[in-house]
Formats: sequence, C-alpha cells, structure tokens
Amino acid sequence: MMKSAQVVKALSALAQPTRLGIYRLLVERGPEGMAAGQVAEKLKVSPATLSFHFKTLSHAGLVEGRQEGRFIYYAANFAVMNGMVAYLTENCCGGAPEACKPKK
Amino acid sequence: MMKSAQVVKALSALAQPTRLGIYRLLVERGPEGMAAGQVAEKLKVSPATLSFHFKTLSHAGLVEGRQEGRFIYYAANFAVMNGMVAYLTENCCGGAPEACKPKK
DNA sequence: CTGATACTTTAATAATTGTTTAACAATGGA
DNA sequence: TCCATTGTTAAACAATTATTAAAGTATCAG
Repeated sequence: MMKSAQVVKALSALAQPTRLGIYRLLVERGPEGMAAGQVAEKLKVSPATLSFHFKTLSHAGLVEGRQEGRFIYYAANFAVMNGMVAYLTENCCGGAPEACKPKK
Repeated sequence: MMKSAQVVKALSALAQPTRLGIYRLLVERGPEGMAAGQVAEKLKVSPATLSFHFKTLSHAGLVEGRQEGRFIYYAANFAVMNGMVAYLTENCCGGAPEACKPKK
C-alpha cells in the first residue's frame, strides 16, 4: 500500500513535460533501461537539467539507475506506477466500479 | 488519445495533497458527486482554497461540476484518468508488457 | 599519469504555485 | 424584499520549482 505523500511525490515527478518524456521513454525501453546520455540526446536536454530530473524521478521511486562502467542506465520502476494508479482508483464508486473502468 | 500537455495538466492537478484528497473523495463517491460544501467540511479546507482547487481540477478535466439549486455538485471524470494512465503505459517494454503489469 | 568522456552538484535567477483575507455573485426561504 | 447560505474571484504574499552556467567527481583509454 502506498501512502498519500508518496503518491503526491510520484505525481509531481511526472507532472512536468521533460520528466514525463523521460519516463515514457524508459517505460517503452523496459527493464533494460537507457543510458543517461542517450536520453539526453534523444530528448535534447542538457546534462545538468537531465540529471536534475533523474534525481527527482528516482527520489519519487519511479526510476532506478545502475552504474555500468562510465554509463548510468536508468530504468522505470513499474511497481511504483502501478501503486500510484491503484491509490487513485481505490474504493472507486463506493465499491461498485462500473463507471470507473476504461471501456475496452 | 490524450496529448502530452493534457496529461501534464492532469498530473499537476493531482500532484498536490489537498487536490489528491478531493479527487479521491470524488472517485469514491462516483458519478453522483458531492456538494462543494460537503467536501470542504470533510477535508477541513476553506471555501476559497477549495474553490481554487476545484478550478484546477476541472480545468484539467478531472472533475465536473453541476449546479443544483444553491449547491454545486462535483464528480470525478473517469475517462480523463483512464486516458492519463493509458498514456503513461503506452508501448510499455517495447510491446512486450510482462514487466509492467501489476501482479495480482 | 594524462586527458577525454559521462554525469552530478552547487549557486543564482526566473517563473509557478498555494494560502489567506476580503469583497463579490447568485440562490432561495421568511 | 431582506437576509443568510453557497460558492467564486481578486490581490498579496510566501514557498516551491525549473533552468542555466560553472565547477566537481568518477571512469576508462592510451
């Protein structure tokens, strides 16, 4: 179970265009992740700015970095986002969640 | 399909403790919604502050208000949140989304 | 060891955001 | 009509956040 403050932190982290782009890129990439420099190049973000944003994302638990030689690979942490979504939809419609589900 | 800017707006709206509380309360309540005053009382928020937050939430499309006599009932708009979640998980793991799904 | 690469940290500035107080509509009962 | 109720708006202030530039750390190839 996630706590409110944790969820706010995760939402704040994603509520910024650059960070949302970073996160989506990492989601698409999957568990293998992507080196910081590749992300910088792909999204046209300066290293300092990117580093700042990675710090925000990883402090929120949404991404994790692992060092590999000179590179740092960042990967999305899916558990945290799933927890966030679960928190948002908790007790939906007083327990009768017909109205909440996405129509497929 | 939701656009990036729309998603950022929705995430920003939820990325604040008071608004997250408001939203969760409305999610729990379902389509019927809840009068602004009831929300204010339940969450111990001043009317002016609450009004400010409702504006932010409805501008993001996350809630909708309907006037009923002297009251305004606010209700969660589930389609927008579902769209937001879909945007976040799009193309997860390059199309092989084993790692992204919540374990049930 | 030296120099280049990969990334982070710090400090300064600019912009955004949240809260409060006070004043302002609009609705409806007496 | 009068007045209390319900909620919104505007202005001011404090706090948070994003970006840039410059300096700093760590790894590796030669």
